[in-house]
Amino acid sequence: MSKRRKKQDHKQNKIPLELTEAEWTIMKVVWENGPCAAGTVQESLADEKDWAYSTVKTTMDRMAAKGLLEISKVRNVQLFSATINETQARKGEFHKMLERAFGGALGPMMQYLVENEKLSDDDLQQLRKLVGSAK
Amino acid sequence: MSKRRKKQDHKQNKIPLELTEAEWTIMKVVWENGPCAAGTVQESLADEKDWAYSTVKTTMDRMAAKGLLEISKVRNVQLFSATINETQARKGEFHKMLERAFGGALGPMMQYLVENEKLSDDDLQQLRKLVGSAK
DNA sequence: TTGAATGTTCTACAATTGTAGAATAGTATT
DNA sequence: AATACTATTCTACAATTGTAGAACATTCAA
Repeated sequence: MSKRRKKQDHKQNKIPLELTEAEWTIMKVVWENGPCAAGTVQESLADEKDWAYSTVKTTMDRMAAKGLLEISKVRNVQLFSATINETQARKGEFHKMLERAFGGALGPMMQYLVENEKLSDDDLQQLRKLVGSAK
Repeated sequence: MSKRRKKQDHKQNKIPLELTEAEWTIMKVVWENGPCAAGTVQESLADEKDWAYSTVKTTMDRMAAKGLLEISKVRNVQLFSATINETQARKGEFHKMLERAFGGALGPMMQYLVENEKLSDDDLQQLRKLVGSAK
């Protein structure tokens, strides 16, 4: 029965935890600037990205359609806020990588890390500390 | 002067170290089965992926165009072989993730790892070992 | 009230990715 | 030689992503 849908689906449809490049860029600004307008985001990114206002707006609208952003309207302005936090987004990104490149296994991944990512002494130091303390 | 190009560009043009989902799937088979034909790849993936021969072939042709695969012809059959190894591909995938989700810094990444990826005791064990021994 | 400003909606378009059918060509078999 | 296979080349198409112009609406200051 329930046909017509697509726009308002977010409500309780699973939100994709994988952001595209542009989405990451925008999301970071939204995380920092709480609920904010598309114009604000565009301005914040001004020196970093040479994006037209409509580019930012279109992308944000799409993100809202996916459920990644939520819109609250104040007068004629829409304020966007994130529906997922940075840790969740990181998790999504991390797992996609883990899945694709390491068959989802942490072991091979860690091995790769230590063997191929020339970790600085500091990195190792920190890692030892983290690993040692982690319960 | 040198205009016309596009196909044979690979030669010394940088190969993208980021594979798409389908590319990873195919690449894995190619890494395992040395130089192999598209048909072989399609068959190898048969139970895993319900891909038509042409789907596999098209994707592989595109990969060759990108320089990810190399073609050697034997009679009327093309044998594909990888131009990058798994470690290189992993590196690409890992870095894309690191860049996007952790601003390229290993520190935050490792912290995330230990704090949010419920590592099993074995994982920690292994990690300690790796970290301890790594010169 | 009339414009600037500022925002929102619509529409568009190229590149990439996932998928695959159709037309051909080369090879092997009867 | 005629046919059956097998592989290659072409063409196509929808969805996603990156980008952005154009048209329309709202608001605020002069």
